[in-house]
Amino acid sequence: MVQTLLPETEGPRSKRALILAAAIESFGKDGYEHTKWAKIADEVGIGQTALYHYFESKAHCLLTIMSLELSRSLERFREVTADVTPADKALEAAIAAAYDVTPREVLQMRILQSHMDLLATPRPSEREEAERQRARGLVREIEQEWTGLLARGMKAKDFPKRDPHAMATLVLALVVSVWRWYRPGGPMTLDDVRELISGACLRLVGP
Amino acid sequence: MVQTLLPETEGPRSKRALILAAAIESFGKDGYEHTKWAKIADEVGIGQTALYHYFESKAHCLLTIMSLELSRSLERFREVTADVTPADKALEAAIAAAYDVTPREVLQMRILQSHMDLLATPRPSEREEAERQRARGLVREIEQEWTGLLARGMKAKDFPKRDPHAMATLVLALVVSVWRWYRPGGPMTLDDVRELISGACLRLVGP
DNA sequence: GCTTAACCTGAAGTGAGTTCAAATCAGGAA
DNA sequence: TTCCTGATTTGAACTCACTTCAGGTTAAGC
Repeated sequence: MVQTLLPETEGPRSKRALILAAAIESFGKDGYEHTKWAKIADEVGIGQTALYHYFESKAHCLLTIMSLELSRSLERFREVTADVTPADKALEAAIAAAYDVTPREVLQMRILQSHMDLLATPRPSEREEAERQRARGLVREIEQEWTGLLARGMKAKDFPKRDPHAMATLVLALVVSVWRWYRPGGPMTLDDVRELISGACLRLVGP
Repeated sequence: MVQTLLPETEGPRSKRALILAAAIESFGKDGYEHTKWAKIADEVGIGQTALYHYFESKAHCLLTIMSLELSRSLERFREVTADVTPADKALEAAIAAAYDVTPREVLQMRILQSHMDLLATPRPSEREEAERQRARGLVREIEQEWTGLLARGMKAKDFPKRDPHAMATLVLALVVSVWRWYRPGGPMTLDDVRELISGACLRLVGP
């Protein structure tokens, strides 16, 4: 549950993973602006100031969460689409993977979705800016992956020929738009969502 | 230029419209969190405190901008789709209207898009909460309009029969997703956008 | 010209996020 | 064991936007 949040070299008594877990929970459920940074410290059982040992700022923590989820999504996309043909099968696999997520990952996608615009403008401090650039790079890579998938499909005549980058933008928009309204326990299950979006995207890129 | 921002009964020396104009400019270009409330006061040529004569808070101003744009969008949708048949023509008209906007309205759409999640949670003060409810109501009305359009189209066999509400959500997601990346003077014109999204939506709701 | 409400202001208050200087703790070297 | 070092933590103080307060100015309309 917590191990997945251990990214680099961590001391054995590091609370970094706990902080990330608590932050994902609060940022995702109550919203980033609405959650007090001090509350995260309370939940982890440390003073507010100790947070700054792990993250340069509240925003830096947010950016880290975003990078983490982008990285995971990219890797998963590559796993499930590698060597899959025809392209419509690969597209379906990518979409299925997008909705094959844990409750925590749902929260992370919601956080990501809600704060994409943060990636547009430079950050004041060096560490934050570095994390922003990392996230931007991952976004670009993900866009390239979807574009590549569609381009391959067009070349192989699985899809009609159109601007693959524009189409990737639209497909991606549809796929991520879900996180705006999806709620666990709501009227639609993730499987319903997969079916809905899968059909929609195939029609979108189809004839 | 400014008259369109005069909503209700305004004294002749009211600076409300000027404040809204300056806020739309800054919130849209620099982002809401990133723009200092005091800077708006400077630009309008009043002290910071005078802002509170017109808006209860920075957030109240933001909510007002959102309601204003939602209201405009809804009215415009109704204008251009009234009595238009067949449904695919009405759909095209609605999409064309969505991208027939002034530069200021582009900014307002960007603001709206970036802060939709603000409408999800209650506001602390009464006036803010009232504005939030107004915005929520308008969102619901807009969703109902698109749903209605699609439902009519399905009934008339212009579109294949599917869940009209789900399809409306997807079409709307596609239409508004544009404001995340569209920039005036960028590689695509609004006319290019209209064509791209129009085609995409027709395929989405089609067979 | 006077009244009244609209409009405006400087000074002070608030609260979340952040910085600082210093203390504690745990694991490895001597 | 004892000492050393870096990781971890802390309380107190600071900053900066946003906001409130208590009262002053202005102009529209009678």
